[in-house]
Amino acid sequence: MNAMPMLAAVSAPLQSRRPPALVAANAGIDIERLREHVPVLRRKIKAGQSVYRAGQPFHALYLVHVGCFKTSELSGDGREQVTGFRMRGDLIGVESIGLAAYACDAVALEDGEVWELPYPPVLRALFGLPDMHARFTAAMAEEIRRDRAWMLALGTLSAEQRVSAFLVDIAGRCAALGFSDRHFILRMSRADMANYLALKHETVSRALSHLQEIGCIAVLRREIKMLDAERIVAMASGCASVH
Amino acid sequence: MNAMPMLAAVSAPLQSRRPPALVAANAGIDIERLREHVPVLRRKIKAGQSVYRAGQPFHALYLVHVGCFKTSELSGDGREQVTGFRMRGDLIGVESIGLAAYACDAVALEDGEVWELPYPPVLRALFGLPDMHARFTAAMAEEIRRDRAWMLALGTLSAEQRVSAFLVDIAGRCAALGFSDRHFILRMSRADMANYLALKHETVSRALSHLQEIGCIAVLRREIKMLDAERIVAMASGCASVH
DNA sequence: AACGGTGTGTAACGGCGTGTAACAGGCCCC
DNA sequence: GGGGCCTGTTACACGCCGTTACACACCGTT
Repeated sequence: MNAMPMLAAVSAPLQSRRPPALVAANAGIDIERLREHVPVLRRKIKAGQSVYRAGQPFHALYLVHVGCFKTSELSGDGREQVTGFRMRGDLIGVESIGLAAYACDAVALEDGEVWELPYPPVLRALFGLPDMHARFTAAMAEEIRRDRAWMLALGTLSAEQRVSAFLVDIAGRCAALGFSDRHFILRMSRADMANYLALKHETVSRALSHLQEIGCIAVLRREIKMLDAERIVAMASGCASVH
Repeated sequence: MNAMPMLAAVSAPLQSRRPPALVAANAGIDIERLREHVPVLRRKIKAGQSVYRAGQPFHALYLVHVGCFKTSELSGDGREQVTGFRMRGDLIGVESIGLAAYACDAVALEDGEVWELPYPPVLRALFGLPDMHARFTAAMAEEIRRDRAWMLALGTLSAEQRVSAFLVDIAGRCAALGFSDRHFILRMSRADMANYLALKHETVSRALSHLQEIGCIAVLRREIKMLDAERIVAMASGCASVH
């Protein structure tokens, strides 16, 4: 009942290839170029600590450099909704632009590092560089499209399909970062996944178990190995010819 | 079993107060000011017709002037997800910025009119005006926050709570437009509402019937009268002391 | 008036996902 | 090593909501 042997190769560090130059994943915002014009503070964040919290004065955007972070929306009465997981190259804080305070929480899932981009100087610098403003706008549009794609998945897919879609999404982002898209480590807990997918953590567990049972994936706690990626993609796309 | 008498007053047209100046609801984008600098085409749309469809070449943003529109995300295999309802002052098309083609559909729910803002000239004009670029960015951030708020509601609320939250949202937007927030007409079908809320139209029917049964609202087809707005807000906020 | 199509309301049934619980394993601290 | 805590897995009963079906109101057309 244990997938240990199948996952033996996964235990090795995933950083087999050198990560690509740090460019915001959402659009072609070249931070290296930006750094020539504005001061960029490197800030280390420990697992569980927050980059910012809802209600704190908004003063900077952050670019994820190392680690994985979750952003979560909070309601007045204690409800929480994870709105996304941010990895290397992702820009966080854009949702709070135009406000006096951050609108959501950003918490580190593991030890990591973000680059702090103080908002007024950075935005002015961005706007001064050719093309940068358009790229920044495009990055925000991409953020909207991400959310909309999530809505489509959440509104139309079943529990198991959502989990499949989530795995496909993570795999794609790992590939974009130069990692393997066939075996990777989920940086978030089952509870965080479940919250993001609008499910309960038991349901996520069951779905992963079932995907393993039918031979699509191999699971060992947070390690995932895609055995039949094609079928997972098919399931995530709604073509549920399951079992 | 019919709410007719309660809704007698609602039959009168809702345009009791003069609508406010047309300013994009999401941020302070002053279109009147913009019109002095760029050509704005007024385009009439009949009920059921689309402003744009996914896949068509992206060439313009649209500002809703009259009517109500729905935007919906489409998947390759026929799934559809309504991502929002757009009313007077709302800007649509921003999600497609940076793409060659529109990423979603925008369909009129009733006869209406949009102002077409050809993308390259308008954006350049926007960026030339002081503060406009920042406001435009803020409008996009607001769009992201709307989506995130929807995620929070969809991920954490039950069917009836979602319907309540939807009514509260619509009421708030009606109020912002100078209409009554106590009685209004839903411009969309039960099916569109249901899709937006990730429910089935029967469930929406049930929820509305129940809300009427417990005295929170009066319903006559698409006409809604808020009888106990406070309780509806409470339900929409998760404090479900229903029945 | 008769007709069909669309949108809506109601009811019964059943299934997916939830709630609850118990248990196993890993990790930290004592 | 032992205890406590957290995470993850599995089992089982329940309930919300989806599914299906049907009836009705409304509208334009014939």
